[in-house]
Amino acid sequence: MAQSIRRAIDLIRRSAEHPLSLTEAADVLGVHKSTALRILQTLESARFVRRTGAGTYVLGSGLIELSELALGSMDLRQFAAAHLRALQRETSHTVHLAQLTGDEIIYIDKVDSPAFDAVKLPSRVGRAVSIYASAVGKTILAYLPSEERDRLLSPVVFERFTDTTFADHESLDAELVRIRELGWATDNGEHDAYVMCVAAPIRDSRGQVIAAASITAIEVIANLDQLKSNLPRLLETANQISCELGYTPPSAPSPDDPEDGRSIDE
Amino acid sequence: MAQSIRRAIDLIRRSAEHPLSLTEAADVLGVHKSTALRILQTLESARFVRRTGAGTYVLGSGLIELSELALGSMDLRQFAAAHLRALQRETSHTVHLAQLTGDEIIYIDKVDSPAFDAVKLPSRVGRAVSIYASAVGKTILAYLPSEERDRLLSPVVFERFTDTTFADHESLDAELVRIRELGWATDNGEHDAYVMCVAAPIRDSRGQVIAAASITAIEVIANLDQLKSNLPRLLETANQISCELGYTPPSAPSPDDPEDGRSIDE
DNA sequence: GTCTACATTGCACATATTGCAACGCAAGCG
DNA sequence: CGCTTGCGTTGCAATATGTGCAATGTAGAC
Repeated sequence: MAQSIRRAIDLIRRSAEHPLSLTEAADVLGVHKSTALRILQTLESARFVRRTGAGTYVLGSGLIELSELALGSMDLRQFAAAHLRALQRETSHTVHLAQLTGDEIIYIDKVDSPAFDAVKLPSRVGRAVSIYASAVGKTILAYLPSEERDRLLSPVVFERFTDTTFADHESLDAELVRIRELGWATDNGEHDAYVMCVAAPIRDSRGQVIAAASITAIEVIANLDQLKSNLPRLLETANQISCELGYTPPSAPSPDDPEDGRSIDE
Repeated sequence: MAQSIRRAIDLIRRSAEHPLSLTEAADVLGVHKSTALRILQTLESARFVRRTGAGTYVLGSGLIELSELALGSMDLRQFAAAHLRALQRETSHTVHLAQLTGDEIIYIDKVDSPAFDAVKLPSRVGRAVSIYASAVGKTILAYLPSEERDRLLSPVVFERFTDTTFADHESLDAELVRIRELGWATDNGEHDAYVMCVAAPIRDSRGQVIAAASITAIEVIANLDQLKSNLPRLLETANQISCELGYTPPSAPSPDDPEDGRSIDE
């Protein structure tokens, strides 16, 4: 389709994985060294890659800047960061923040458990997450205006990843109703049998759900019931983030200070 | 040099800034629409850009993933994140984390003050920072082995950004000695006259300084003396992060541990 | 000193990329 | 309704663009 661009992309990918010498770059592309050189020089001029002192090429700062530009414009991430990290510390589970962007739901932050870094989850910031087979996906879906929801689901071909996947419109719709009633969602190994999640919605100033925060654990660490014990803390965190975005919770029970509806217990 | 790759990069850049229609893309490149289309399709296949429902192109998750891969491999960032956010909350100033990468010093994290978001600082994650006209730059420089320091400074052409810039080897060397004596650095508007910083070094398990954390404010918010009042908290934070990286403080006035005979003068 | 191994430059060739023109498709409007 | 307008898409021929080769430059090993 566009050969040289493909090659450039390939080199970017490789250089992100490990430092790349020119000869190595030429080899992986199957081209002459001079060709690889010119591609790398072009990428370097945009700081997409950077030359190390050793003459190898590694991912450059230009790319990082760009993605920060894209992610950073989502102020949500800034506002949420500290809360998510506190939540991680207190629950000791991995915490995710996902947002609806265009027509997919993307992880925009992830806080790993520093202790259990042996078991890294496959999720990654920037990656899209299943819209119907994840706690965050279902949470956002549940609170979307129905026409939006239909738009997102229309191109979806349901796939039954595991026994618990909601793999058709009917059962998914029922699940979404349940989520709206509870105010939170779970993922009972619906995408990967051994991965459990609970998620809660995050609202913007208009009250619209635009994102979701989740706590994740693999089954050997905690089962779903154990995860649910963190629900009050998760919901509190999600509320705090919503408040920072300008959300005013609907009519606090105590009507004297609507500003500070951060509630329940702390 | 490599025309089509340049064009592709240009489109990536633009799409990061705001959604791009095909016609718009063709216009900014000054090429035919079909050409722009093919470039965008190629980028889309690598998920460097993504088509929105409206048919416009925006930055895709592939790029974000890549940069996260690069940033994430710096475990430092993960370890530091929570501490930096706590520091930000307590001082209410903007907090930066910068790391020596290759031969430049790059911001790898930034915590904005949510309150004063009116005054956004020009710094950005992924962007290189002046090596001699910034608190973090000077901090890292100060503790670098001298041959490394020379290597980094050799290509530098000094530029006097403001009245306070250390714009020659002599005065910079004196400043670095001062920094080593104090254990922290300041930036008294040395790059931008109205931007003040204090910075502290972060050490890895071998005791080597690999990064620096800083607190920043613009002059109208706080002058340098006011910033300095946060020094104890900043130094504490830097130490905490160092500890998470496996650093064992030389602690003890007990002089029996020859392992850490560095610092002071080298 | 010569020898490798590697990066880099200049140039002729041909391939991949380009622009064009025609087409499809939807929206706007008399 | 049917015309127009604006947009994205496809096929194809021309050539500008990117390519490989061979020669040169550079650094380190022996």
